[in-house]
Amino acid sequence: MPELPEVETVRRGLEARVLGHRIVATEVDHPQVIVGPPHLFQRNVRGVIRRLERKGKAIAIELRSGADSAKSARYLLVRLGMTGQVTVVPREHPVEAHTHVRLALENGEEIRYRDIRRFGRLRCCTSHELESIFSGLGPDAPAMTNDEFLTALKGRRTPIKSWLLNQSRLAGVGNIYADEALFEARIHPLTEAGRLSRREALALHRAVETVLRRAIALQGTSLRDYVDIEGNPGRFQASLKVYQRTGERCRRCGAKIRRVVIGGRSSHFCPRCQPRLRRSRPKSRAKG
DNA sequence: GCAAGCCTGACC
DNA sequence: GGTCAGGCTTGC
Repeated sequence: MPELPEVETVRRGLEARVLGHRIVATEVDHPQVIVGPPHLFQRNVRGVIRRLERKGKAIAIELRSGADSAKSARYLLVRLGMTGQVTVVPREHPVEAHTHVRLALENGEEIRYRDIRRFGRLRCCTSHELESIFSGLGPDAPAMTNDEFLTALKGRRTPIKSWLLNQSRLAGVGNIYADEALFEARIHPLTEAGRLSRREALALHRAVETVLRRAIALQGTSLRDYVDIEGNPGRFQASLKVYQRTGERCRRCGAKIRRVVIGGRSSHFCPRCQPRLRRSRPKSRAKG
């Protein structure tokens, strides 16, 4: 599943392969993955690739055509959803099934978007629209200070697992890295977000940063579909401690990894390393 | 039938 | 405003 490390790997790959190249033609084979009218998308996704940004799990490709002033730069926003893949291949390369969009470059190569489940979306937008979309996302965890992280948790009554998946306060964490970070910080996934102690919250912030950094270093996690722009899988799956290891032994203590559903998402944790702490509610009197 | 990210709409 | 359920999609 593409989360921040996978998306950052794709962004870096594109930066190395297509930065400065010109998109000369756009072909949409499956309009469902395009936001807005496909003919506008086809008309507007043209020009030289000037920059590749990322926020959370979204990639923004800045395009500039000759007539554009700096003000009217366009952006191709890519969200990979669950099974989205972006690859760069020679145009004559056989087109794999589930390839929905092809962006032809002037050098004879193509940027291809392939997405088996079609949960991902491509969208052409103005800088204004991009700003508005990005402003709905919280900062990436590594871009947050400890104080910002603590403030974002304050008063939140949702389970910490669900809080980590909510992109509006903290962007880029999905199901895999949420479970891995909670294990790393030794926090039970059902703990109420706003009730984490200061120490736990800081441990979690550090754990999120550490897990994401390690995963980026290994080009992400490939369980089923994820590949980078060269078509290569990531290598972080060998480092997973709890995600999809239900019933297997905890690598730290040997207890059996458990799975619970939180907010409709499966959550994997070690019951011994991540005990559910009983916390007294503030201001509530002990009962006799 | 289940898994996933993200959007929408319902509810308090 | 927060929170949650539902729907999209398809390979296993």
